[in-house]
Amino acid sequence: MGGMSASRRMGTENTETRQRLIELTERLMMEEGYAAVGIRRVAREADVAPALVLYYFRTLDDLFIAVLRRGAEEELARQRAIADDADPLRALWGLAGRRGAARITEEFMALGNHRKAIRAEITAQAERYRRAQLESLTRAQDEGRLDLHGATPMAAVVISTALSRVLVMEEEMGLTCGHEETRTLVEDLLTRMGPA
Amino acid sequence: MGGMSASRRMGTENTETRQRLIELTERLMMEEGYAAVGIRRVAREADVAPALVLYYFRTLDDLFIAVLRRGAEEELARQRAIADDADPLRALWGLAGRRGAARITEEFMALGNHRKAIRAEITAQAERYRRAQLESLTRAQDEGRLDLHGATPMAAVVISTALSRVLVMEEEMGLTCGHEETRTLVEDLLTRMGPA
DNA sequence: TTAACCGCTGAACGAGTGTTTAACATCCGC
DNA sequence: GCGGATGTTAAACACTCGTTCAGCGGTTAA
Repeated sequence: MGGMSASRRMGTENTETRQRLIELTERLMMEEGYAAVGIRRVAREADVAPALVLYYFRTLDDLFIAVLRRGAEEELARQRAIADDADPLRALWGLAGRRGAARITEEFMALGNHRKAIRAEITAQAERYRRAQLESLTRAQDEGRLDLHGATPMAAVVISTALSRVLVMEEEMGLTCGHEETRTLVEDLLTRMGPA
Repeated sequence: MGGMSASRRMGTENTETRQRLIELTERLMMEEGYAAVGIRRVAREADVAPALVLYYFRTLDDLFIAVLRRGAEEELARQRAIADDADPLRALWGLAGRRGAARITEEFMALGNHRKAIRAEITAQAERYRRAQLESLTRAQDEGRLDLHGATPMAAVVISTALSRVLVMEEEMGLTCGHEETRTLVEDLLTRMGPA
């Protein structure tokens, strides 16, 4: 055909198969790491020809980005919801500490470290998260459900998400040294900062 | 020879080449990630036959573990040294926040997530670190160079290393949202806990 | 001088990878 | 019933990878 040379026939957005491939890739990343994900591997797992994966995602990076975007929407909704929680900071701590979330975040960070297209997407999503979390805590503070004792809401966001994530990551590796003392301290802080 | 079947001829410990391969692998992990490391890739980089890498390291995992062990000794020495620092907690914060250290730790964690031989080695080393750090802070506390305001030294170790590491990792990705507020808060805490 | 050892290599095996191209099968609108 | 779009595939290209094995050239010790 006389069109642009960069065009190859591609699948539509909302196919069931396309969705299946995304979910399957996400699972694979969590269970075996991003290095285990490949066109052929995903295709084999989905019981489908390798070419079909490229039919829906043109390139491997596109597949990764699709996985990233899909998770981002759900996650953002969860983070907006904590604004209405009775104890928003504790809710935030809990959100960042889910195994699944921590695991896939770790994989994407490692992946992003040497694939700039993906890195850009990650930072963009992460900044959306952070803004939503900040807004949640700020509102909670205004409404008296949160007393940070002088710390800024932004610092609370960064510290609680970072720390919570590291703890579950370490625990999943079997490294629990010092966690008990840390969790005790955090629990104490959360209580002091929570609603009266 | 009538020996055990599992024996293959192998190189000695303290060769110059062996050392070169280890250093080169470490650099490769930091610059391109663990996924870029492979027998052939390392060999090509060192301008050496692939078989030679296996001559020194029998398997790829052995190579990774050699890299891990080499770095561990240096790192442990550094962590013991902070016991004599005038402001040990700030020194600990600085140690965990070196780009190189954070970067290679991240790669090893991702690697360890689905290679149990390596995971075991990582957790073993990490626990050695933590014990050394704990001892440093405890001594500093006894000698009045540190006032944790009721927090345990162990919690201080876990929190400061985890947080410092996450911050540099994020910054290296280009995600700096909220870091300024966080660093301000940490700086304030470090000052309040430091020597009088 | 001979024998053992040591650092190192070339070639090969079997399997994995991303990507392209042409084509088959099935549906839907006309 | 026909034409075109859509979902899907097999086959091939041109790599990469880990691992094994036999063997080279040089040093060292008997």
